[in-house]
Amino acid sequence: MSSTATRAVETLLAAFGPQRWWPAETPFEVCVGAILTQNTAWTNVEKAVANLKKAGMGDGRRETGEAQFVAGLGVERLEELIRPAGTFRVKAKRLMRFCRWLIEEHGGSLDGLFGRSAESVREALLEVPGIGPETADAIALYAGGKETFVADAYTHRILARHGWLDWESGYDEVRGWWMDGLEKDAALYNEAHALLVKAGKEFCKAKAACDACPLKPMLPEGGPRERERW
DNA sequence: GACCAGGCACATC
DNA sequence: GATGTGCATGGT
Repeated sequence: MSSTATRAVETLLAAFGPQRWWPAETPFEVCVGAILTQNTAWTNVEKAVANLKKAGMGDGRRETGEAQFVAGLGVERLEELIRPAGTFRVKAKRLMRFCRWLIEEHGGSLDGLFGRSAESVREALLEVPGIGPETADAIALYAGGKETFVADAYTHRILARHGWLDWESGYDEVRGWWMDGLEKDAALYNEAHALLVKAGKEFCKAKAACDACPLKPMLPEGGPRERERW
């Protein structure tokens, strides 16, 4: 008997097809995007990443060069370049701290960071100020291919609407629910998260939109469990 | 013109 | 430890 989590992901995969996240050219670019997308629409992040690449960050430098390059820009120049992503002062500082940390602790190489267990990678990332649970999981999964789940607001909302978990549940509970229910497989976690974001964006906006969601047959009696504000 | 979008750190109670 | 607030932009 497959789990609810597995059936939900299979349903979304059948409906939408593979999403092939994360949209980035290098693992380092994933890290940058993960930090820049905090509380920000992805379209704004794309502009900021494009600016960074135009300035010289990118495939040519690949890992060891990329962190050094960004760190070498200095906070003020970094602020200019990432401005379109919003909260640029905060994010420039966070990005800079991440790069410096990567250089000091891992010689600027992500390979050095990722050569250990998923939990260990996650814990290391969480030590860096500016990187919280969601950003840490996004980096570990999408840049490092580590087996961890990105439990963002969409994944939580879908669980709560279906009555599979409480609205009051915290980040770790949401993450645990998905990881307990799905096969332990980074490629699956990757695809599952991307599919849930797509479903959440398209179908969780309003009750009318919910009717068209592929997951609708999995809703409890009486429809989605709604909550004020969210 | 308000509200939101793929959070986090910090202050305050 | 729960709750509130600042960060700041571009799209709707």
